[in-house]
Amino acid sequence: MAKNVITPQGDDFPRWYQDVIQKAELADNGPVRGTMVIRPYGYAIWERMQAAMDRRIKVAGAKNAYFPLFIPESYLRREAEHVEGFSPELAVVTHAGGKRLEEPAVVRPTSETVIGEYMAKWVQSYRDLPLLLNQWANVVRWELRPRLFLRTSEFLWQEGHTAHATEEDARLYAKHIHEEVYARFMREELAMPVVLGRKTARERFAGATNTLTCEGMMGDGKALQMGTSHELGQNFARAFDMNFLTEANERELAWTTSWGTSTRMVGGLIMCHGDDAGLRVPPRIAAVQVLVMIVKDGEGVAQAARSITDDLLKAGVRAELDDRDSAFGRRAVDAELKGVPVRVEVGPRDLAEGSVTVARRIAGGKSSVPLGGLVDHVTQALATDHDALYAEALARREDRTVAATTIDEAAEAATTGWATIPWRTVGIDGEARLAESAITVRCLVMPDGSVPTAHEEPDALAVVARSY
RNA sequence: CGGGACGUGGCGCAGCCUGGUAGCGCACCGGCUUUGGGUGCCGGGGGUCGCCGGUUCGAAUCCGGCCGUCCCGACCA
Repeated sequence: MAKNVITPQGDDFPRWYQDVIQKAELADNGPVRGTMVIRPYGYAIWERMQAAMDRRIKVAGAKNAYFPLFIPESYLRREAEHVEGFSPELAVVTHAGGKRLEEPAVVRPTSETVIGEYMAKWVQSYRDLPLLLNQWANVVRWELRPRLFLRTSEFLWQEGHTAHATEEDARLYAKHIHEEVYARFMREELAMPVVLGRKTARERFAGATNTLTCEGMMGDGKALQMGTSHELGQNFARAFDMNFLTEANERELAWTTSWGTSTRMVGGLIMCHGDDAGLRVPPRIAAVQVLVMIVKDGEGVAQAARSITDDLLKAGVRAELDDRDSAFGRRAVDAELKGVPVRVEVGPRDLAEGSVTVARRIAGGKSSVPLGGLVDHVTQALATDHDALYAEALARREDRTVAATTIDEAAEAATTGWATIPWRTVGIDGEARLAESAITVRCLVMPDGSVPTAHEEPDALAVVARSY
């Protein structure tokens, strides 16, 4: 295994994170503070996330559209809480085409406002509802402390925006996205056992009446918000005059939702599954699931490697042939850093016995596999690896989550992991007190693990942690 | 924006204290050698020492200002 190639997690976790990003060729810092260049290998991971999410979003009934990057500054001001929440981090264009603009254009930090304006035009009748839209876009938020993938000035994301005839319908849709699109994607594709919960008023999205979240635990015990789904009540509908006529010919304001997931998920993936040898990419999201490598050249080895790769590709496995002309050890270390789940090592010795060596990045270890059974073996390995990653992440979360009964106990637990504590023990005051030590209430959950359906659930538990 | 650390070839660093015109490891290029876990040897290319100003015969080195990066917070997907 690779030694001394990257900083061990235990020595310095943030440094480890940056080393992985560099050595696995995921991203680079951009030239302007806080910006990010996503390199091909990192982008390939994002593209697969996008494709999987896009499929699920479409199944949920939303259609893709595209709205402009520039938003009139006045739009942002129409929703008081929204503008208050986003003002500090806006990038504003004041000059263009060589002259001062009459109205400054804000580079979108999120698109509720423009989309609200247009939805208001399109929605006239209850028959136009629900209106379910999604867009894939870049957004800009001038964050104070950027970190590659986790918080960059510009990031890529998906933002869904919907309008409904009733509060109930909007609520159910936000919940559906949260549970059936986001959580299932994270569990089934990213192998991340996210906790689903409801944000406290303090942590809620600016302008929302309710925010649902998916929280993941990273390798250092900190939490990462992987995606959120908001009920916006009638706040934006009111601000943009989005009204419609009901069946009874009465004018009513629509109820809206918005929901988003971003390139931050790539950072979450790294910190959830990575280890001291580098990245470990869950098989279903891996752009390269199997790397076929020539371990030592010889009679017929290259042809065998090529045909093994082709067989895997034909069987629907995302395989790639590594025919680079560098030492085997180096290529093996590269594959480990990049977290390719399975390596098939082909050499004269194995071929003489009609077999190849299969090296597993996730479970670890190597085994000799007869050529005839390779495709089945690999397919099986990939399925097992997904489950193993999920189980490992879940075990860590459970090990590092303490059931606390006092705020001090919870704060103590949050230095190495998470704590759950009855929300009535914490309350708004306790939440503020924890915040002084950089500990936040990540979300509220019910004792049975379900998501609270109201803000004043007397039995709700607060999940508290440090977070990214 | 506060507190701390740091800016020297692509990456990681030494040199700075005690000024004299830049060096090491890795990476890169060429050759031979090796390819079953970062091969070995030989040769080679690449840096206005973050920027601006000051002191000095002379500044990577001393002084001032600015900019940037990283870590810990505040803000946040």
